Parts: sequence; structure tokens; C-alpha cells
Amino acid sequence: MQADKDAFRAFLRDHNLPATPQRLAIADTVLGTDRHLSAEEVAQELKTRGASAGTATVYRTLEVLVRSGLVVERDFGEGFKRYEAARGVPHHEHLLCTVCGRVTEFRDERLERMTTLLAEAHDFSRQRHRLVIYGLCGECRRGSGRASR
Amino acid sequence: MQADKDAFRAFLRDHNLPATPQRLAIADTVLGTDRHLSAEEVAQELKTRGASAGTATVYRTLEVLVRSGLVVERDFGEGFKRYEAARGVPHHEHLLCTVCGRVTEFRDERLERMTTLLAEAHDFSRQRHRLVIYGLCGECRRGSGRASR
DNA sequence: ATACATGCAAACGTTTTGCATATCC
DNA sequence: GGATATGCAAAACGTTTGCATGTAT
Repeated sequence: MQADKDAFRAFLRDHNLPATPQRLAIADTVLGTDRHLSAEEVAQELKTRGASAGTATVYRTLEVLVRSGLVVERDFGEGFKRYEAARGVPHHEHLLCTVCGRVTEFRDERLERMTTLLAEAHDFSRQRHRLVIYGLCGECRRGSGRASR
Repeated sequence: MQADKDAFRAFLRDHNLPATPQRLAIADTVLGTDRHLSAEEVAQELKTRGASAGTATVYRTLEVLVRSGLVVERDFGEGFKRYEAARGVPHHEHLLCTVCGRVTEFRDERLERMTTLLAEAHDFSRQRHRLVIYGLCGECRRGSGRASR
């Protein structure tokens, strides 16, 4: 993910966008975790590490990160969006624990093919798809619950 | 769908909920179409047919309809929710045209099974899943576009 | 009669925007 | 120095809630 951080600096440079401390801190936060953070969580995380940025800056920087391709925006129907480091990983699906909110990723080739075929069967040309499986993660099922994430 | 409307009246009766004209009009609107309406579209549709209801009433009635099981709430990540007549149809997936917003449904048994297996493979116990395939519907691909839906 | 629904307007949580000020290059 | 970012507060968006009033049974 150091590579990603460098890539972000390069992106900023290439687009004549100032590399401000806020931008770099936000990028560090999002690119340095495999969690799927909400904008609010990003802001909190910043404070934890001593940095900090106004809400507007957080949103605006997340937008830049998404444009750079280094971060992907996700909507799991929770009423807010989450942001995930792209890590050059191709498309994948998500499992969302309905108790603790933990997000797990997985990739399945069959699914990729199926969605294309299913779309065609209904006279659609597939652009992308999104699968979220809601359920209980192992920890929560076993009652060894934790607060969140 | 007349059956559904009757079922809603029965639901109201059984739960000692007054069958107000607003509730019946909203139920008629949602149960009488196979479209996936947003709350705002429901309100507009009401006006079109001479009826009308305040925003709060629309939302509150949609909630009752969902509780009755006659309507299902959907979130396709568009920033708002849509409401779909359940029609006794079991779970199904959705195709969403990214140009005109048209929603098409389909059912696939393999997918049902796959999601359960995929969840298990990741130590999750599946509760439900949501698959949305985004793409171009036939009409929009052929350029015979239409305004919305 | 009485419990419940309605409509309005205010509150909500998330995200966006306007603008004066501060910062990067 | 000049373009661009920041932070704040206000607005926007879909949705929810409080409350005075109206209505179904």
C-alpha cells in the first residue's frame, strides 16, 4: 500500500492538484486498511492519528481518490457509503454481517460469467453488477460478538 | 392485484388499523403496478389519479405495506429506496438500466444455492442476498430511448 | 367517543455547496 | 503570485418525527 500512496501522490502531481497534508492523511487512512470505511469513520480515524480534516475535505478527497481509481465507493444499503482501497484487485463480492457490520470480500469467477449471461438472457448488456450477501459472521454466530466492524 | 388490495384491507382490519382513503390510494398505486416506485413517484402517481397524500403519510403507509408483506423495500444504491409489489413471488434478482432506470426482474435457482454455499465457504450463515446487475436495457442500447422509469 | 391517521413543519443523517481564508507550488 | 484547497456554516437530499387537528370505526 506504500505503492498506492505513491501512486496517489503521482496522480495529484499529474493532475496539478496540490498534495496537501489533509489529502495525504486521508489517502493514508483509506489506502492503509482493508476495511470498508464510511466517511465518518475516515474522519474519526484521522483524529486518532493526530491528523484531522473538515467533513467537506474528507468527502472531496474521497472523491479524488475514487477518480484516481485507487479507491472504490460502495453502497451496501446502510444509508451511507463506504470506501475501500482498490488494491488493483478486480471485481469482487461482499459479505456483510448484519450484527457487527464486518465486511468480507470474495471473488467468484462463475458469478462473473453468470451475470453476463443472465443479463443477455433478458436483453440487457451488462456493465457491472453488485452482490451483497447479508448474514452472520462466524464470530457473531458463535456469540463471541464484538462491537462493530 | 385486486386480491392484493383485498389482502391489504384484511391486514388493516386484522390489525385494527383504519382503512383511510390515503392508505387505500397508496396501496392501489403500489400494488397496481409492476414498477419499482420511489416514495416520490408514489406521491406523484397519487396526484395523477386525483388522490393525494402528504409525504409523511406516503412513507408511513409504505411502511405498513412492507409490514403486511405485500410490498418489498429495495435499495439499488441510487440514494433512495424503491417499493415493489411482492405479488407472492419469492426472492428474485434485478437488472437496472443505467440509462432509463428501468428495472427488470428475474429469478435464478442456481444463484440462490450459490450464495448459500459462498457464505458458508467464508464462515457466514446467509440470511439473504441482493444482486443487482447494472447495464443497458435493449431499448436504450438500440437508441430508442425513453425518458425514465 | 376514542383511538388512530393525517398534514405540516421541523429534525434527521449523510453528503454537497458557497464563500472567505489559507496553502501549495 | 496565482491557482487551488481548506473549513465553516448553510443547503440539499431522502426520510423520520412531533404535534395539533381530523377521521374511521
